[in-house]
Amino acid sequence: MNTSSTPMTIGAVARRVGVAIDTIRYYEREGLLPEPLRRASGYRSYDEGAVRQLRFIRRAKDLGFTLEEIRDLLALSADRQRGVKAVKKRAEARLAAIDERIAELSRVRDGLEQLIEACPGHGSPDQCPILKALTGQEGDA
Amino acid sequence: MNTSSTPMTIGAVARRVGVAIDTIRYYEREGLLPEPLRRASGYRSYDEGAVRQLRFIRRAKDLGFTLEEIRDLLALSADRQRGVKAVKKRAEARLAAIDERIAELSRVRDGLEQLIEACPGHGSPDQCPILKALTGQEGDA
DNA sequence: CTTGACTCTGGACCTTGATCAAAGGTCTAG
DNA sequence: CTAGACCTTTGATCAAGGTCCAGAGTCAAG
Repeated sequence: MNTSSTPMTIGAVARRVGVAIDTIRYYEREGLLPEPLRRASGYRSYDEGAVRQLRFIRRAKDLGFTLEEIRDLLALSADRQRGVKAVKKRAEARLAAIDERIAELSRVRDGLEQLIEACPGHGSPDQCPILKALTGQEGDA
Repeated sequence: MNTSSTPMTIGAVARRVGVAIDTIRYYEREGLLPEPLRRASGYRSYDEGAVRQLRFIRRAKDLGFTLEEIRDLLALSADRQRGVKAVKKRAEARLAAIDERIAELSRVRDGLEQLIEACPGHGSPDQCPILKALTGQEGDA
């Protein structure tokens, strides 16, 4: 583990994380990334920590967290001074939120699976439970 | 066919289905609803079929289909015989996507839970595994 | 030094899925 | 007939999450 922060330009960070330069600046504006150091020229200068944080944001986003939620998640680390207790509580709240999201998705999932299982995959549309369920199955057409 | 379509105004349809009038017109513009008949005055005139189709759209949306996917589904269901098979395939793809998302969320959930369990809830921030993971000190969230 | 790639700021613009507003026409009950 | 609800259109606006551009400065290689 090399913790030495070789400074990088925004473009280098973008390539490493696989995100657009504009997106990095956008995250900075939105408070998801801290303002980086600047070279004398004004160029942003990033280190490994920025890469890690950006990857964290991306992973969280891919999991369906909104940027606002991610900002909140990141704020946990800024809470260092306010104590481990608060951090743990917020993490627990986040866990509950994730559980809720999973439960909701599972409900949809099961409903959809039942429809698929009941569908022969051929024949008349009138026999397709997916279409019937979606159209409200009230008799007639 | 005695589905004697008692003609309805857009407002009546909106109330019955529980969507905004603007949303109905929006769906029409987007090709999700066929252009309805018009009265001499220009008022849109809907029948039960429109109510069913609108409900179809809403349910599909609740299942996580995008409006574009729904437009596609509607086109398929209109294509009688061939539609059933394709509809089932679409539904299966949707199910797979949902399963993937649930799996991802579950992984994160378990990771977060482990962090919470490992956190004493007090003491030095340096001992808090949650903070360590979020700041990317070494871990992975 | 020159060139070409890179970065800066700021602001305009995009997509999705709506939602609202303005200005006016229509419909229905009393 | 008239009020008030309802409908029409066009076009603007919203929120999220970016994406792109112009014009200008910077950097590294040759």
